[in-house]
Amino acid sequence: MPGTPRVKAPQMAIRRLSMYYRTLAVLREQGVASVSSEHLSTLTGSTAAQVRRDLAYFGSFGRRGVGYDVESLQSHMRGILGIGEGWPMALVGVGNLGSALLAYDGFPRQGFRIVEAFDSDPRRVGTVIRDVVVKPMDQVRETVRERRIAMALLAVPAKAAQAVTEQLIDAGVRCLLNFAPISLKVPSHVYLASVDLSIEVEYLSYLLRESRAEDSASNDIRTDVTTMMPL
Amino acid sequence: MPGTPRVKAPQMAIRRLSMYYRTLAVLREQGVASVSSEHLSTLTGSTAAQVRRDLAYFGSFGRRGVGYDVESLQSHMRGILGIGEGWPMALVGVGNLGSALLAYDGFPRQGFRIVEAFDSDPRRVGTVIRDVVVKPMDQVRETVRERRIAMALLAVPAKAAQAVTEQLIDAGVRCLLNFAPISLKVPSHVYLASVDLSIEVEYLSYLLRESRAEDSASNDIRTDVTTMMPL
DNA sequence: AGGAGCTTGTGATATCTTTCACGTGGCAAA
DNA sequence: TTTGCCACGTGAAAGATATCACAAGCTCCT
Ligand SMILES: NC(=O)c1ccc[n+]([C@@H]2O[C@H](COP(=O)([O-])OP(=O)(O)OC[C@H]3O[C@@H](n4cnc5c(N)ncnc54)[C@H](O)[C@@H]3O)[C@@H](O)[C@H]2O)c1
Ligand SMILES: NC(=O)c1ccc[n+]([C@@H]2O[C@H](COP(=O)([O-])OP(=O)(O)OC[C@H]3O[C@@H](n4cnc5c(N)ncnc54)[C@H](O)[C@@H]3O)[C@@H](O)[C@H]2O)c1
Repeated sequence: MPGTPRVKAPQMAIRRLSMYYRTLAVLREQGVASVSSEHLSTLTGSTAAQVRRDLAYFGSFGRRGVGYDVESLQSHMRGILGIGEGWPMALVGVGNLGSALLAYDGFPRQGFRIVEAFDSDPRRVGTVIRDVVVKPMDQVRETVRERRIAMALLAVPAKAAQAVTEQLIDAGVRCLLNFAPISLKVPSHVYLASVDLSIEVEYLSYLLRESRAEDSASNDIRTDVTTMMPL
Repeated sequence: MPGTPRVKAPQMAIRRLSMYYRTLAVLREQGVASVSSEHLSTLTGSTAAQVRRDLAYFGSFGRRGVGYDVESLQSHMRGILGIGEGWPMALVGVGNLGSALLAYDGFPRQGFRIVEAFDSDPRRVGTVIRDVVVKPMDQVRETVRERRIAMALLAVPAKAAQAVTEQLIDAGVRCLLNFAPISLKVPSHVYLASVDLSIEVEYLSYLLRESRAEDSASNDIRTDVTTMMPL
């Protein structure tokens, strides 16, 4: 590794790394050998300075006056993000969303595979989707331990989410990706990310609302919208 | 209107409002009439100061020495977020994920309904899911305009996403929630949010990797990480 | 070899966000 | 009414993140 991180990388920087990685994969397919921070930034909707800073958190991967070697940079990103190590994942809750996740080919393409699926509904248990047999919940503990599964996807109803989370953590899971619209409590050695559609939709709704309020600001009594910035 | 915003609310503050809103709904169901910032913060995994500041971006909704009236605060949040106005939404791409989204009862419960669905595959067109008939793509423009649909969910393959986005914007859509793993380009009057599972999973993978690499002192007090990519 | 032209990596700076800490207003009980 | 406690709202401080701007390093051309 060319360099060592001096300071902790911001969360968002790490997330942007994923974008860079994916963009690099596309560039490589297109036969592009070298890319500048400027170029990468336009492709990912970032800025050149941001790209350079983000990468600099992890080392110096480029060559001055030249840019970044696509293949080598992609390989570094892969290493940092842990892509391609074939992390096995477990899925709990094989309903509408869970079934879609099982069928999703984006995971295997990035080197993450759902290798086990669980559901509490006896009618779901035993069904097979994409070579994965749905197992009953009482096999979570044994299966997760045996296969050393560190990552789990949670697609159960919000009411069941906290209890299932605790089962999974007890079984040894270290990372959880939660889809239920609820704020899960996990111990500090467990990493949690959430995909919450309500938040996304309501955020858009807020922006839309606000933009319309501003449009009609001429008629509005509200005069202080644009007023002050601190200092 | 108890107050007017002095400064622009941070994106994350707005997203946290969604959490507060949902928590308030639960409290109300439980018959709780009043809540303090301290209480709300423990329920949402935030801090008391954060809760107060977030709310203060939009006005003063509480009573000193008492706390916030659950019903009234929820109602304010609803207004700010535009919940319950029955925003009609369009869905494009009725595949694995799109079908799950159509069946998702979380949207209607928050006052957002998918009222139209489109797909380019003739075999999908005409099928009915939850009272919604899947229409062909050449009806996007007319339908979206006629029904004044401002918000759309994008569940098509990444390759098709940019083109479909442009069709939707042309038809008058102002807000897009994208599920394809790609960085979409939209004009500045259009709002875009993305749910990108690769980013989530790779972020978790990074954290796991890092925690193992420097298995020594990592005192991360993580509670919850909810997605956000700025446009 | 030297210079022109380019792009990185990074101090310094600006901006944004969170946290602290306390004045203020409010309630209840004596 | 007065006393004591409580919890909000908010300036100010601290902390985190993004942007600027430029020295340093690389390639190519003459
Ligand atoms: N459907 C969507 O598009 C969508 C989108 C975003 C979020 N979500 C969220 O994802 C979760 C699942 O949604 P869905 O639409 O697939 O619901 P669903 O009802 O179709 O599926 C839930 C599945 O979880 C199983 N389950 C219930 N309790 C369980 C338990 N204690 N242990 C194990 N399995 C259990 C059920 O048997 C069912 O198969 C919900 O929290 C929902 O809010 C769904
Ligand atoms: N399946 C999942 O769980 C999942 C999870 C996260 C993200 N995604 C993303 O969501 C998108 C859809 O995934 P999926 O699994 O549902 O795929 P899918 O192939 O099952 O569905 C895609 C649908 O889009 C339609 N389509 C293709 N091109 C179109 C076009 N130009 N216009 C309109 N419709 C078109 C197809 O006919 C198909 O019905 C993909 O970008 C995928 O990466 C999927």
